[in-house]
Amino acid sequence: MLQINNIRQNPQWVKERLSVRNFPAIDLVDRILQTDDELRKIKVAAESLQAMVNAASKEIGAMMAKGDKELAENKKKEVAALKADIAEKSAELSALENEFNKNILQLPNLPHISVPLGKSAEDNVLVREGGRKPTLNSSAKPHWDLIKQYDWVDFETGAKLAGSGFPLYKGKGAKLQRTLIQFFLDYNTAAGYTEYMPPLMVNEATAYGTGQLPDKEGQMYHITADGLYLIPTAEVPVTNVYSNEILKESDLPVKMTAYTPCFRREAGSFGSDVRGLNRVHQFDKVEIIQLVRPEESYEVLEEMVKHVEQLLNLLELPYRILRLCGGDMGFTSALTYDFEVYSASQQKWLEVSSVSNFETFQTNRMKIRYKDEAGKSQLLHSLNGSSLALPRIVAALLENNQTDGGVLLPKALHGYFGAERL
RNA sequence: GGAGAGUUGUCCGAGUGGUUGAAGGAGCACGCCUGGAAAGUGUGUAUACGGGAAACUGUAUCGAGGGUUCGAAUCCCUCACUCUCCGCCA
Repeated sequence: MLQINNIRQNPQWVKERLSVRNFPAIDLVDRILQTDDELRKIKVAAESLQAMVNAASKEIGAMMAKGDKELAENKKKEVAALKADIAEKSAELSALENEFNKNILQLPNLPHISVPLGKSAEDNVLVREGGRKPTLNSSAKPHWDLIKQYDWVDFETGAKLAGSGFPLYKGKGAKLQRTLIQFFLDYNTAAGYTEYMPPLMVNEATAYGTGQLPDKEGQMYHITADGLYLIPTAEVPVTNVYSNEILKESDLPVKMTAYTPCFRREAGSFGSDVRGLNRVHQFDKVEIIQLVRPEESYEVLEEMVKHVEQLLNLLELPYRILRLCGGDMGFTSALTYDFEVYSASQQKWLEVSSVSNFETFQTNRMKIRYKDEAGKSQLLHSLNGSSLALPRIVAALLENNQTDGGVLLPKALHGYFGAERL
C-alpha cells in the first residue's frame, strides 16, 4: 500500500510513475487526495468534539465528588448533545475511510526510476545471460518424457491422490528434490540468511500483509472452515514474522531464508507451457527475504540478484536475467528481476526466480519499522527472491544434461546427491 | 473436544467505574557523587494519527472487536492467544 504522505507530497510524481505501469491513476489519485482532505477535516472536528466530552466528563466527576448533583445532571445533558454530533461525524468519517481504503488499495506500487517502459513480457529488458546452452542430439526428450521413462515423477498417481497438477515424486526424483532443497538452504545460510520453517497456512491478516489479499484471493487455496489460506510462497509467512514490530538498527539487515511447499490454484491459466513440471499446483521453493533500511535497499537488491545468479552458475544452467517492464511487474513490486533458465528440449526459457524490491509497499501494510539514529521510527524496505523454485530447475537439469546413460548432475550437487548422475 | 486460570508500558508487577498514559520495582539514558567504577542520588524514559512555524496541543491505545455509562484497564458480550488438568493423538 502506498503511503498517503507521499501521495500528498507529490501527486504528480505518483501519477507519472503509475503511468509506467500503464495504470490510469489520475482520477483515482485525485479522488484519494480529495477523500483524504475531507477525512482529515472531519477527523479534526470529531476529535475536538470528543475533547469537549472528555473535559465535561472530568468536570462531572469533580461535581459528583463535591456532591453537586444538579450541576452534574445539567452537564450530562450538554454531553448528550455533543455525543449526537459526534455520532453524526463518525458516521461520515467511517464512510470516508471505507472509500479511502478501497481506493488506495487499488494503487499498485510505484515503479522505480529504472523500470523500463512496456506493456508485456516482450518489453522486458535483458540484463545479462550466463552459462552455455547445450547442444542436444535429435533423440533428446522433454523432461516429461524423461521422468516417465525413469519413473521419477508420477503425475497420474498424483492426480488420483489429489488432482491434476499435484506431482508425486518418486525414487531418485524425490531424492533430487531433497538434495536441491538442502543445497539451496546451505548456500543461503552460508551467505548469512537465517533459516526458518514457517507455518504453511496463514490467516487473513498475514495474507493481507504481503499483498496476496485482497486482490489475489482466487489464487490461493482457502480453508474456509478455519479461515486459513495455504501459502502460495514462503514470502507470505516469513515477511510477516516482523509485522507490527519496531526493529533496532542493530537488528538490521534482517536476512531470512525458508524452504516451503507452495500452493497455487492458478485458476484460469491456459497455454502451451503447462506440461510436465512447468506449472503445477504444489511445488517446492526456497525463498530469501530481507528487511533493510530504505537507503540500502537497491544495493541489497543487486546483491540478491548476484546471489541467485551464482546459484545458477553452480547448477551450470544457462540463464538470463530480465528487468521487468512496467506492464509486466507484480502489483506490489517497485523493481523486479526475473531469472529464466533455458530448457533445452523444450527450447524455452522458464522462469525460476523473481527478485524484487517492494520498498515500503508491504511494510506499510505490515507496519514493519525500525528506529533510526534520530530516534524516529520509519518503515523498512522489504525484498525477496526465489533461490530457487524447484520444478523448473529440475526440468532444465533433466533436459539439458540427459545422456543415454541417465542424467548428469552438476558438480555442486555430487556430494549432496551422493552420485554424479541420476 | 471438556474444565479452569490468565493476557497491563522494554521487562516484572499493582490497579474492580472518576486528573490512571497508567502506582511500585527493574532496565535503559543523561546528570550529580567517585581518581575510575560499583553503590548511592536526581531527572527522564510508549506508539500511532491529527492541528501548530515552534513551544506545544488534541484524539486513540492496558490481547482484539463491539456494548453499557456523562466517564471503562476496571462492568457486559464476542473472538484470538497463553498456561494447567482431562480426553485424543504423530
